[in-house]
Amino acid sequence: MNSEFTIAVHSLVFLANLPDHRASSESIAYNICTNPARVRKIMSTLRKNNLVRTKEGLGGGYTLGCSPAEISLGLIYRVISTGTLKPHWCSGDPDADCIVKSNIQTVMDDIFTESEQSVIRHLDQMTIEDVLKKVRTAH
Amino acid sequence: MNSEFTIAVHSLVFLANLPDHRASSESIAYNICTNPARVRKIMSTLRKNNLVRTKEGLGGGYTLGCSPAEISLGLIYRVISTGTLKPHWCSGDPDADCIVKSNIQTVMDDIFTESEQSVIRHLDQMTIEDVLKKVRTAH
DNA sequence: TCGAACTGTGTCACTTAACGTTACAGTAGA
DNA sequence: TCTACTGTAACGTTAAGTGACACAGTTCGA
Repeated sequence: MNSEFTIAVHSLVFLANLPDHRASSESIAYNICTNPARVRKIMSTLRKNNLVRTKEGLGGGYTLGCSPAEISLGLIYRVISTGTLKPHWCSGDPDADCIVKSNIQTVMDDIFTESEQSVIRHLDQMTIEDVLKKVRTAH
Repeated sequence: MNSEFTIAVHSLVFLANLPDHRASSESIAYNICTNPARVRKIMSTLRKNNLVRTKEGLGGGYTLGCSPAEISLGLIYRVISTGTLKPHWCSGDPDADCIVKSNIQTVMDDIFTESEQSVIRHLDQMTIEDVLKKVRTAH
């Protein structure tokens, strides 16, 4: 899976944990241990899906688009990571004569898509609020 | 996910499709479109888990360790790919003061482990025989 | 209206993981 | 003892992931 999913979840949990739910890309990046440009790129995608609100200019930054209890990890996955379960490398060759060699790609594609669906169904049961609770109670 | 999973499944389906269920690493690699050394490395792991039998020397090669109906994709995943769902990159820093920054790694680890379990449960419901059937009926 | 503090986005460089290639020791049958 | 295999390690190459930088656009306050 994509590490952008990690960054998206971490960013949202970080915002949820702040009293005013507001932060700049620089402070988020510092908390995540990455660079601001990468955070901005991912937050930009989240904004297009209404998971965060962004404000440019002086005093701008990022705020949560809705309550932490309303943001499921499944939604974040769908927005950020759809298709990343499947490995980049493919076996076989669609133009070959052997049915295994020629058809395996289609079949494996289905398997990866279905597997991804089962991950999403699992992630749908967890929200940013749940993750924040776990972070707060982690030993 | 690991592309070694693809190679393992493809190899087993390829063997299952052969009348005598026997092939060399070279012919398997040709069907998969990769190199024999890579196939041998993965088959070696499968052998240690009794999914295939191997025979060295003249006339040697690989045969199925049991019936295609007995080999679930979940088992293959467990043997070949456990831990590969989690991205290599980690956010946060266990030594930091902020609870989000310091605890997120543990929490995300759990999330990835649980997600992997849900994938395995899904893959457990499918066997090499099922995959072979799909390959044979794919349009 | 100017400057400071932001986001949005593209590009390029660097690092690391994935994959391929080669080599060679070990094994088994003809 | 020769040939055809597997087992495994080492090394080179390619592709993906990540970081760094640059700069245009936006917003607000002085």
